[in-house]
Amino acid sequence: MPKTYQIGELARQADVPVETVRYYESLKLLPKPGRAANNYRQYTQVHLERLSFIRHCRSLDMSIDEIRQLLRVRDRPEADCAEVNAVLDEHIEHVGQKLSELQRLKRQLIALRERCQTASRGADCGILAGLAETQAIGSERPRDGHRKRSVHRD
Amino acid sequence: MPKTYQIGELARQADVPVETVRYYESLKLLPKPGRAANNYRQYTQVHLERLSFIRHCRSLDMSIDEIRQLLRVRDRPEADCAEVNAVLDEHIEHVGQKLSELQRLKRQLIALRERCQTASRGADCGILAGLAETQAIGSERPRDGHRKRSVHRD
DNA sequence: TCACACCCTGTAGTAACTTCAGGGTCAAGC
DNA sequence: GCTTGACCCTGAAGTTACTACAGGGTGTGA
Repeated sequence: MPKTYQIGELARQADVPVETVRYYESLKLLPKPGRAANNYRQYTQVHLERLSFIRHCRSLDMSIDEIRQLLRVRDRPEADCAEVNAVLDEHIEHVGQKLSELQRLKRQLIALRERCQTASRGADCGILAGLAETQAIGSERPRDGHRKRSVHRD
Repeated sequence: MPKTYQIGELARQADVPVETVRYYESLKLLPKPGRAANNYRQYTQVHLERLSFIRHCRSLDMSIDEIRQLLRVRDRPEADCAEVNAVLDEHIEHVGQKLSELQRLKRQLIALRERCQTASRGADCGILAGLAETQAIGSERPRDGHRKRSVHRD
């Protein structure tokens, strides 16, 4: 008999909260495990590996939908992995975009911060004045590239 | 009589969707405007300036709660603006943290991507193999500093 | 009178979880 | 036998900052 795990042990091994495991099951990322006589979930090594895979992808900030695509390839090993490359390339680009957005943002914030070095009266605060100016300081508005679509539950 | 705006015009001037204006009202970021005989909202220049302030803060990726703090200072101009500085400093640090997290992330993704340059069979794909490894590649897990608390609606 | 653009309220959906309420199960200790 | 505590269960609601939608009213030009 292969070793089985209760949800708590599985969760510890994969370093995930227990609720998240159940959540992934509801999203069908994890297959429904067997149940013991007391209705507790019974997981196997296969579940643990799949869960680790998912968490690793999440730690790389992939969306659930991206992970779904990777799992699909993973589930039929004969298929070629061009799709994997595509997912990853796209994801790398998203991250790159976000990165430059954040860099711009930080420059703006620092410029703003320099307008009030002393704790002066609010009325004279250069920061509040700067924020009130209708023109944004370094300007353009990017706001949220990389939106994703619905995550269906049962 | 000072000029008044309907919600649509206010929204155009501040470059915000109309729904967002109503949403801000529900959060009490914007005071309730007067109403015309037909029950349409009637905004003034004061509303426009406050809305622009809010949008500018949002374009700097501040949270609603952070903006609330800034508005509080803005609403009593006699108060000193040390709080403004604090909010901004903290925000700058959050952004800086997120930035280095993303940089680390991108490095990891690129390293991963190099494991499969050719469209090989999924079974041999270095990327899938890499993602299956329990040890994260560059590792540590940061995941979400900078969490914020509830935004109360009416 | 019609189309059409605008306005209203209230509710639900988005991403990826987390938290909570209200239970059942099981082993150890008294 | 009973309690305590750690574990498990389900289902629903909360988190952030909106966005979208349903189902209506208002105002203006042709």
